[in-house]
Amino acid sequence: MTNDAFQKFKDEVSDALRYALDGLKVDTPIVLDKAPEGMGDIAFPCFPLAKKLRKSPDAIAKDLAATIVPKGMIEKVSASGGYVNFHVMFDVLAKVAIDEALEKKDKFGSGGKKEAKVLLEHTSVNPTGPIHVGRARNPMIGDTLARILRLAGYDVTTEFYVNDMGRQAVMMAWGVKNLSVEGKPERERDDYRFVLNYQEANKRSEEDPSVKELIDEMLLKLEHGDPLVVKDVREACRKVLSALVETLKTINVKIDDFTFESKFVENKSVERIIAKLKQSEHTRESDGAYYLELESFGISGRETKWVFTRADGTSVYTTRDLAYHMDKFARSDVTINILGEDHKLAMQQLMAALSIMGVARKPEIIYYAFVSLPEGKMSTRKGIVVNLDDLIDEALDRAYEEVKKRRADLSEERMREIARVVGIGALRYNVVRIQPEKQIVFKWEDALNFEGSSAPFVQYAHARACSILSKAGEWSHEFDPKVLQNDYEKELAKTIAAFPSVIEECAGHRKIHVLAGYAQDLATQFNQFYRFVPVLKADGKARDARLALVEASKWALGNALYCLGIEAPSEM
RNA sequence: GGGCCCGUGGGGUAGCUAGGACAUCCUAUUGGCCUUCGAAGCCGAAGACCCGGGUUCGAAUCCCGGCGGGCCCGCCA
Repeated sequence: MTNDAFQKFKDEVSDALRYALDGLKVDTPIVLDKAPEGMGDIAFPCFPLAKKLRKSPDAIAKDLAATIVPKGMIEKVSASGGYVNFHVMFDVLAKVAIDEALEKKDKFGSGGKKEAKVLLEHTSVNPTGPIHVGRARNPMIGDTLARILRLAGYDVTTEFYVNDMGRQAVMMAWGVKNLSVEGKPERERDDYRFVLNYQEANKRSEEDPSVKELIDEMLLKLEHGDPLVVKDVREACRKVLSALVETLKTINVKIDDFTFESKFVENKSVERIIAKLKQSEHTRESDGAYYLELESFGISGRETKWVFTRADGTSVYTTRDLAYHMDKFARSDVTINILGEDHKLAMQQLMAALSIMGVARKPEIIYYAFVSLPEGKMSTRKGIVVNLDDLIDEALDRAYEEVKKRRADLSEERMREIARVVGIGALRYNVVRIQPEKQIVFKWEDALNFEGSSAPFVQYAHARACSILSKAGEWSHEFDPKVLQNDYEKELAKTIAAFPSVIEECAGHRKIHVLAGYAQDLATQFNQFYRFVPVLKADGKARDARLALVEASKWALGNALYCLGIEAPSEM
């Protein structure tokens, strides 16, 4: 089963505590803390027990510490300030973890195979123009989570839901067909070309009621499956979509499947859902439209009703999304959505509708706050945006300047390649390192940070490890962990040993920023080790053991970066 | 009018679900380290839990009330 050495240690500590607590005849959940530096590796706080046992926490800790006999991976048990502190048997931990890393290589960190099939929907931006940085958090979060879940052992499919049904898609298709736009697109690509038609169509429709009528008419035809209209809209969407895929590819995001919203109108599943909802006791009718009264479902505000079918019998966005969710449920065990916080209410309505229909499944949702500009919110329709492509270009340019400063010895081609890996890495890291729900204001200098808490910092540690290994020549993998004796070696080995647990935690809680923090810690540990502990100049057994530690570091760093969607160069 | 999210050193950020030992890390400021494996690095200094109550032996963490910022309340998507 698991070769996760750190987890094994934690399990042994829990077992020992459980046994000791049974002896004291108390039942309490075992919550383990990380011990402060120099106090051991894992701590058990005894404060909650004080009342039950009517003794001071410190006395309880001392009693427990005296009762527990160190064995297995527990080297020492001590009591201090109301905590029982457990020290890990370092030799065993280091040996198991490093062997595991050297053996599993780019699979190091992987957990046991999970049975659950995960369907992860992310990005799903309207295909009416280029991706702007306000929404760029979505693919980065989604892709990173997918990579983490895969390493953890889940079977994951990522999916982009294409909005080819709504007003905005029609608006664009109408603009593409009927307007010739003056002015050059920013880039020679369909997303940049068509967004001009889209913006112009919006403008005309606002100014001229007859244009609005034409678009309304087209929308109605689309909803009723008029083949010509369907073809025009879908074609325009597909073209923009394939341009978006190009952009996503440059930031190492690949999406497995694309599902078109129109599919659920075509295959009548939306119709069936509408029929079913109409039968609910929560349903009301108003001028031919039907809505659910959702006040009793905790929805509040000016309006607590949710219209699910219009007076003309057509569906609305969330109703079609409901059909899509039913489809996703049928294809997966766990469905996860990455969504902007503006979708919260719609999702609440969707969840309520699921309950009303008697569906037990619910999607898991990760909401992210918008990236805004110092001057305000971004908008494709209004053309107030920083496009992701521009951010990428800027990242590449700035990274190139940095590479040129340091590595003038390399060929032009090689410098460009390193600049790409470093620049894209910096972009992704800076988005993914912070909790999705925190709003961020876009600033160039923050988005393109190459020092400190950044991708290049972690990549640099990886490159250093590779550099040592390439100079090492022959060495024996049969190392003796006992020779790893100083604190730099020990702390580094312990951090490496924690990697599988970190992956498990990130996957289980769907928390990707924790991995970014771990990568930063690991790189710091490695850099300290690198500074203070000579590897190539060490002798015999120490050299072998340190080389093993360096190689294990390389895999842990590289795999952490891979999960973050960041490439790990061997030189930079 | 109502709902949800966020508020931690000058700036950014972790910790908050399961309250506990001197609150994490980065940046900017400041003082050091390239004659030993790559200075995109390392070592040191200074600096923070929005405000007010409450619960508790103990609150950044839980509860109530404010204040500030964001998102939302469409027969749009």
